[in-house]
Amino acid sequence: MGLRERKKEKTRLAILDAALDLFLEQGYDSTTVEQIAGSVDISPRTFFRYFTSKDAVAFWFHEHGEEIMLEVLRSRPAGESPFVSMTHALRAVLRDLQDSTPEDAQRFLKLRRLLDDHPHLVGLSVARGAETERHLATEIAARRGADVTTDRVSHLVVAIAMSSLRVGFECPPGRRPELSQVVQQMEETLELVESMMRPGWDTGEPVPPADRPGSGAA
Amino acid sequence: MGLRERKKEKTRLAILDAALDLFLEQGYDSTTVEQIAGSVDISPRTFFRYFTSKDAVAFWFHEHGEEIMLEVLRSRPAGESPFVSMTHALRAVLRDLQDSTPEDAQRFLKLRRLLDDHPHLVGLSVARGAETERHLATEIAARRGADVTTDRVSHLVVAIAMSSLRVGFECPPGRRPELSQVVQQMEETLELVESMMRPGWDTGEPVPPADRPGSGAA
DNA sequence: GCGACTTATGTCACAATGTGACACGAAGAT
DNA sequence: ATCTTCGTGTCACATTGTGACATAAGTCGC
Repeated sequence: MGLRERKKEKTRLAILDAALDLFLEQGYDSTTVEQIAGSVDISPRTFFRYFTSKDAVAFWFHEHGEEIMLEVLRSRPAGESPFVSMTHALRAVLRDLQDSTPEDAQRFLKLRRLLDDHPHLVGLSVARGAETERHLATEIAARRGADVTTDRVSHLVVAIAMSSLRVGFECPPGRRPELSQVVQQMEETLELVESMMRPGWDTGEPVPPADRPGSGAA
Repeated sequence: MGLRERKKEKTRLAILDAALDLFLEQGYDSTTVEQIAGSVDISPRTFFRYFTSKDAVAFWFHEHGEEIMLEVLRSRPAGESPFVSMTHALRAVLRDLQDSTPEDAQRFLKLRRLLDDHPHLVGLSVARGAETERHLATEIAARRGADVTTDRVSHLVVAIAMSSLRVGFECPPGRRPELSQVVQQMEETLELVESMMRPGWDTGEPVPPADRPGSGAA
């Protein structure tokens, strides 16, 4: 890897760290791009060359996770049921998280605290997740041999899987958990979701009708 | 209702309609607040007094739906299982949609097309939905007699219910469905989700462990 | 090492979103 | 009729985000 790319990566991380610290110190809204840029001695214009927006700082983890999940998804055996494939993808993200360097772990925890303090950002992260969900759904639909534009099961598989990750990510306000605790909580939530689903729910096999409330007897 | 409030409501709807039409005509990004304001003869400043942001135009439906759902949720009998309560809340939104005036129906369909054409807005809607999900989860947790900050089942109940609504909302690109078709599709998706869940999954009863893939045999 | 190229950065200019402050005029109350 | 309330317009302003261009640093072939 050349000097250029190393420098770029260094700058990127410097911006990321500076931004996270400033956000946590003085709040997200009160922190301007100018401040962030100033604290790493770059021009505001350059900030936007590294992050497409101020919000994008909070997406960094999502984008990384999406790459991993898509990669894992494509590597799973063809016959595997979609949700099982998704759980493997999710657990790959969790493993990557656990194996990350102490620096990255710190960044992750800072990001978690930031999202804790600023629900608005959770929303934006989720919004970013919607994009991710479409990519994943496309992949899943392909595996199911279905058309992603019409096959609702594919979308639901992804939506439910991502929900478990998102719910597991949250913590009681004020908590400052260790990385391993967060990972464990995400793992537990995933297991909880797995146990909630009816066997074979994601394979498109006909399932016995459940007793539904408002549907017929309104 | 006084003249003032009637005027206000009229202005609000005028802005909404003008914004939706402009967005659909020339794209969301290419449409400025100045244009919207101009086309209903108000100052841009006044636009922001009716809608907190340009994005907020796309949230109008979400906010309406959230009110309905919270209201229904609070009116459900105490013993009812959380997810069943949520399905009633969701179906109340669907009923309200079907019973809406032709004008509101048009607005809804325009909004749907807008979200179809601009995935970015779907994201923002979902972001707004994250806010909604927290409110609903609080209500659900109260019904379960659980602490919303720790009870993951509450969050999952809401997340899964909202997922079904969101997935049912989507259409193949380019489709221009009737209102009733969209509603029917949402209803079908909800039924699909109901059939996917293991009976009693939302009541916190211990469930038999399912055969999970990566958990023990990694 | 030298020259030609690629590319990251800074500067400048600018559009657009969003907000606070203040003044004016119409709606509403007594 | 008068006083109060409140919606609106105007002005000023901060902030985010982008395009264009110049410059300097990194990269590659010789």
